[in-house]
Amino acid sequence: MNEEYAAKCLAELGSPTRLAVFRLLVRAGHVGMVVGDLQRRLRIPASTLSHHIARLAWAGLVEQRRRGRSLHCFARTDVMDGLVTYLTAECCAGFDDEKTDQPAA
Amino acid sequence: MNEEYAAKCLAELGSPTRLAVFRLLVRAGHVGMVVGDLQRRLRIPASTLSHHIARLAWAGLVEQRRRGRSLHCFARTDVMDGLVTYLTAECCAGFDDEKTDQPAA
DNA sequence: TTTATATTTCGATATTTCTAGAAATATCGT
DNA sequence: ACGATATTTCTAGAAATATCGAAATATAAA
Repeated sequence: MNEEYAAKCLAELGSPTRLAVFRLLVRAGHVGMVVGDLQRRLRIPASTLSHHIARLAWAGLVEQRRRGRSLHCFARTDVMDGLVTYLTAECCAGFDDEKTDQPAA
Repeated sequence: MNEEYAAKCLAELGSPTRLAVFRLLVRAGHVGMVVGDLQRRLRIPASTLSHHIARLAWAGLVEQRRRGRSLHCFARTDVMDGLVTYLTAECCAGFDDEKTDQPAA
């Protein structure tokens, strides 16, 4: 995970619809969900949903595998874990003055 | 932190420029950085930078306080912590089959 | 009170993104 | 081959966003 890729993932997750899709897929675990499931769940037109899933897949956050007529979608939780690790290391506290202050000066 | 606000924060952090601003501010801790510091560091026009800082502030991720002619900027690491906690709980593994599987079935 | 500094607001343009209907594609069952 | 199902691609208008120069604002210093 680097800054550029982190920004890409954040941007793709930063849409209410896409975040909802991703959450549903995370909860579905490695069983995944087919696009139609997601559509019935989210009540949005197929083309719109397809667009959002494509963006998540483009960012590497979602994987799709065709099985018969259906496309199974899975959340790449390993990528998400990498993102969270990156954010924790680079964007959370830890550069605070407790660290940089001279102790007992 | 709820889904809607999480999406907002993610969207605002999902710009390379804004993520860079936020990282710099995190590293600056509670000392913060003035806008001019950020500008010299990132080499982008003042108006563009101002726009991005305003968005981060609008999302609550950055706080600004005027001191004299300068505007000091601070990263709201507490908000960031909340976001990371949310992502960990809602978007990372944990709904996986290790959990839902029958143990020793 | 004039001048310098720091930053924002305005305005204009270029680009991206969102949304969703219509058409196309892929796969299956018959 | 045909019809049904599942999903994507195409297309386009509307809305949002990015960029940056110029002008405006706020504060301090001389």
